[in-house]
Amino acid sequence: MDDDNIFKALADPTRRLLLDLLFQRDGRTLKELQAGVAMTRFGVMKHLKVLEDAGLVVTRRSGREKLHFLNAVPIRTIHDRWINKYREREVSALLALKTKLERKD
Amino acid sequence: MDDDNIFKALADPTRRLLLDLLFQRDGRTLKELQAGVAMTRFGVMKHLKVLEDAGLVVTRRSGREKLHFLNAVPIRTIHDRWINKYREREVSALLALKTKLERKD
DNA sequence: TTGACAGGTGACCGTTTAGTCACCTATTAT
DNA sequence: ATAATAGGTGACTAAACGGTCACCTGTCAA
Repeated sequence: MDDDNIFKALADPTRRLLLDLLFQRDGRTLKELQAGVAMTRFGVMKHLKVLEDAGLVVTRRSGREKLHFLNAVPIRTIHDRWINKYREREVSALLALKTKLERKD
Repeated sequence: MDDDNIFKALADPTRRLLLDLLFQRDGRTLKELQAGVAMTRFGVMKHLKVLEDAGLVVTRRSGREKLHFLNAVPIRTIHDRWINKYREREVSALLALKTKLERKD
């Protein structure tokens, strides 16, 4: 399955935090991101690589800096192909319950 | 973070397959689920435990059988608290692009 | 041009995780 | 009663993962 990298990338709390930081403000450098994460540069770098491989983060070099940008498209992908399916089921379950309750009148 | 178990549970392809099987038809036994998964009973049991701990699967004993049911509520939780946030950003990014393009006329 | 700065690589290590197995309990059917 | 059936536990192994470190490259400013 192709979504696997995305799910795996989202499975770590530090990586979700990094996404949140980029959500607040895009285009940050590694150093900047490290400041908000309580971990060495190397750890953050590894996490960013995982996020980049999953397509959740996209980068651009600018001189000696590397700028990181959030890409929400993969999240949309798993939403559409996966999450939404289960949400719809839940909605229909609620509707069934509603109908059932209404029949009791 | 409380969503952590849910994200971790969703990170494994076998577990997502098990959820899909339960999505197709609820209330299956361990034996039944095992048949669709190419793994020993024990492996499947472990995965089901992870899913159960995350609240994604709910069970009921019936004699010597244990029936497994899908619970989509946690998926809705991460959708509402997490996925949707990023989707909305994507929408606004598209709107910004649209506006930018329209200004060029 | 030299020193400080931002980032990158490979090896390393402890922990977690996926998966299997020998063995056990509880329920059902004969 | 007893044999087959469904499920459960604890120990174990190999692989993956999170995190750090020594060391290296490229860029910018004094």
